[in-house]
Amino acid sequence: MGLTKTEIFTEEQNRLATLLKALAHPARIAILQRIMVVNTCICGDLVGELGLAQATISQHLRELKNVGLIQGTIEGVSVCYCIHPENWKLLELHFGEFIRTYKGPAKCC
Amino acid sequence: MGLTKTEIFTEEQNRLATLLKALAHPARIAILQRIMVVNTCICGDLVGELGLAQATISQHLRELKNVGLIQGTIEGVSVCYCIHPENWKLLELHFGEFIRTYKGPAKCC
DNA sequence: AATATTAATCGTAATATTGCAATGTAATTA
DNA sequence: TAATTACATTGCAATATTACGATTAATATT
Repeated sequence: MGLTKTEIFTEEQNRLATLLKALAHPARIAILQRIMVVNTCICGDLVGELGLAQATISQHLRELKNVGLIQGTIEGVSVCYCIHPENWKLLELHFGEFIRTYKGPAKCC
Repeated sequence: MGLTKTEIFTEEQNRLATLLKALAHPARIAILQRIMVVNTCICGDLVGELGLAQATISQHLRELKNVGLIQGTIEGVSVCYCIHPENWKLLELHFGEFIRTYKGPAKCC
């Protein structure tokens, strides 16, 4: 196999898993951190910052864009990427709900 | 290739990515939600709840245990799984720091 | 002791991911 | 118009993931 059985899970579970999967790579974490720090949107300097090839960075950016975590605007020759405000907030909300479902250790284990 | 270049990223980036990867599957989200709700630790009823084979559930549990998000205690024939309190809190903390690095839309894009 | 129950592990098939060189595309500059 | 710049896309090769049947290991029950 190798194919996730998405049909047996809820929309919310699948959506959260998809977003977390997009975050689940150190390069994409690094890319997002850089985008957040360099508030004025960055473009190609990521290739210089991280030690990955241009094609690889481009692929990671596409993945982040596909799930809606970032957005890109064409600025002449270069492309300006930045966080997608609404989706970012939604992720913060839903992940927060998920992780705070845990109310401390129960009487077991 | 197919091999993440972990050596070019920081400890924190790699650790967060590893934890998020463990969460980045609907089955594992569902498993964790169930463990959190059924506060008294559950064991094999996961196989009945989710529509996945026993071997598959067992594999997902191992992944969650490997990254330290859950812990398992042998209770006679069955095994009792529950959230790993400290690591769960650490994830909440570090993810929170990460996602709250974003301070709203800047003047660009 | 024989059998049943619970869960881990192994082996395998199908598919996905990671990374890069090479190439393509579109806007900019010379 | 030709060359350049900035990214995207394509096409691999290497490796990882997902799922499950079959088997194994360990404890419980009869």
